[in-house]
Amino acid sequence: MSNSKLYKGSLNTIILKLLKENGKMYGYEISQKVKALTKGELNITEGALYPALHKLEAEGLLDVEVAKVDNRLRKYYKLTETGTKETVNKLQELADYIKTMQVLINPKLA
Amino acid sequence: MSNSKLYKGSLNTIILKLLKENGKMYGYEISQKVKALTKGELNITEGALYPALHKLEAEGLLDVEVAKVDNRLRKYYKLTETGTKETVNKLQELADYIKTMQVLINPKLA
DNA sequence: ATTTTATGTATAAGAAAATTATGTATATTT
DNA sequence: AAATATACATAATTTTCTTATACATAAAAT
Repeated sequence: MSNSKLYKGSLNTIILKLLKENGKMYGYEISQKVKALTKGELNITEGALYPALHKLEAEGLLDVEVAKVDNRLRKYYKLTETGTKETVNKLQELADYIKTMQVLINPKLA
Repeated sequence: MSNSKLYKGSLNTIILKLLKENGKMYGYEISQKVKALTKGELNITEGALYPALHKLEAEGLLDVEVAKVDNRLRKYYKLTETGTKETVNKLQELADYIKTMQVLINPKLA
């Protein structure tokens, strides 16, 4: 991830949400999708992305499936059952975070 | 800070915004204000708060003024001119971040 | 009276999550 | 032939936080 320090902590949520939307994706595809959706504003770096995917897999939230396309390796990730549940939690947390920040930034809403 | 990993990176923005609203505040006051505004949801820990204040001061964004009230020490912080400008930037960054996340989480908005 | 809670600041050790810099390899475009 | 795109990976470092500890005074509770 790059650009803003504010993105810290939200990478896992982004990954899980994209996998929920799209069924299965591989790492490079995720980074390109994020770049496209944000019109280039948000670039996930490999140094952040791949360790994050490995950790989510180790935690049992993702399943991996290796494929060879055009003689190049791809690792497709998809949500496990646990991962699907955790995605719901993470999205709720993000919604709560945004609400909280809006209260702090715009006290009239408090 | 405590509660959610998502808050990482937003502490400085919170501090600057509160100082912009309230003119001058001391550390303990900031932590209590945040707790009140968020109805106890967000507790800024001293281990995060004081180093952050020191760093903002070192960067020239805050001025400090020591006072003694009821025989206890207080350090009042207020925005410098540079700090005021940086506050505007940080708030814009936060607004952009929220917009970006909403696009990623709700792709229909893209 | 004494203990606990609240007020007030500070720092050190460690963990988490990113950036930056490399490294490897193949395919496509210029 | 060289540069760019595709595709994954990891190590070193930095940033930012949590947890734990430390000191000190005031107010509230037992």
